[in-house]
Amino acid sequence: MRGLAIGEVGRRAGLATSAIRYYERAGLLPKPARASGQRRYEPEILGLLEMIRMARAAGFTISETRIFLTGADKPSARWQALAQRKRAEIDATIAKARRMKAALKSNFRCGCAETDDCARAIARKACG
Amino acid sequence: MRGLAIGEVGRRAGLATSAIRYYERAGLLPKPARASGQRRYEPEILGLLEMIRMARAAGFTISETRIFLTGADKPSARWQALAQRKRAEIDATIAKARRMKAALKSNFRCGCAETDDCARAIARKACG
DNA sequence: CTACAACTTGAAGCGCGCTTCAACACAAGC
DNA sequence: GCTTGTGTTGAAGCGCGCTTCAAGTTGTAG
Repeated sequence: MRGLAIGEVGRRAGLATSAIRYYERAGLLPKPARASGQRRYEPEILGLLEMIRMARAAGFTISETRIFLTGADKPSARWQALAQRKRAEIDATIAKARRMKAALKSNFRCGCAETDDCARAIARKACG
Repeated sequence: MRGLAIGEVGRRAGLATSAIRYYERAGLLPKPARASGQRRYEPEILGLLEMIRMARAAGFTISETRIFLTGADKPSARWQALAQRKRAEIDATIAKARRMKAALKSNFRCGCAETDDCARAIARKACG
């Protein structure tokens, strides 16, 4: 069999075949060669899928990933803008996560007197 | 007018009225008093909505928020478990965000020779 | 009284990133 | 040849957290 079948690619990349087809439709993957109608991939596809995996894990949407892939080796203005925006988003995410931790640690304490005049008393009524 | 109408609550809490009704249906808010069929809220609802906002911002799902609200003042085992799990998730989120930043900073450099044997060359073909 | 804003409901829609389904074709092993 | 596995397609479904819609009721200002 010339080239890898989609199932094999999926196994190696840790992806469902449906996700691979989805990426192809979304324009993240090149149209592969076909043998009797079936996709046949070169092993290089695995590197590309790994890049996609990284971009997705980095919080890129599918269309951002597309921009990212097309421009990664020759950074364009478009690419630079994307990267900068993403850096800012990531910083915001980290800051938010820190705030969450602080809130969780303090049990979301409010300063109100014991129980009944507190929002929590209302919450109990809501959920109870 | 006795009590706050839903629109006023929405304005003060910075929420759409549809979201408030959604929270009520989801069991996060108590069923409010009614005047001629219309919801009338006590000002205390704003404190509760603020707690919900914090929990949501902290990455709690709606049903987690429900657990959180009902148990926040008397931490139960269920609540403790939720808090612990969330702390772990938050740590993972932060770690991932750091990795993203590193990846972005390095432009996702791969080590391959100039261009054509690289996944990026394939990516260009895909998106080109 | 007349407008018009704000409220009510249940049901449906949305965006994202896939997954699942139906219905079929082909491949590989016995 | 037959079975079983793997592939193909387009369309539909899912989960989440709301939002939007339709069609009606109520509140308020002039």
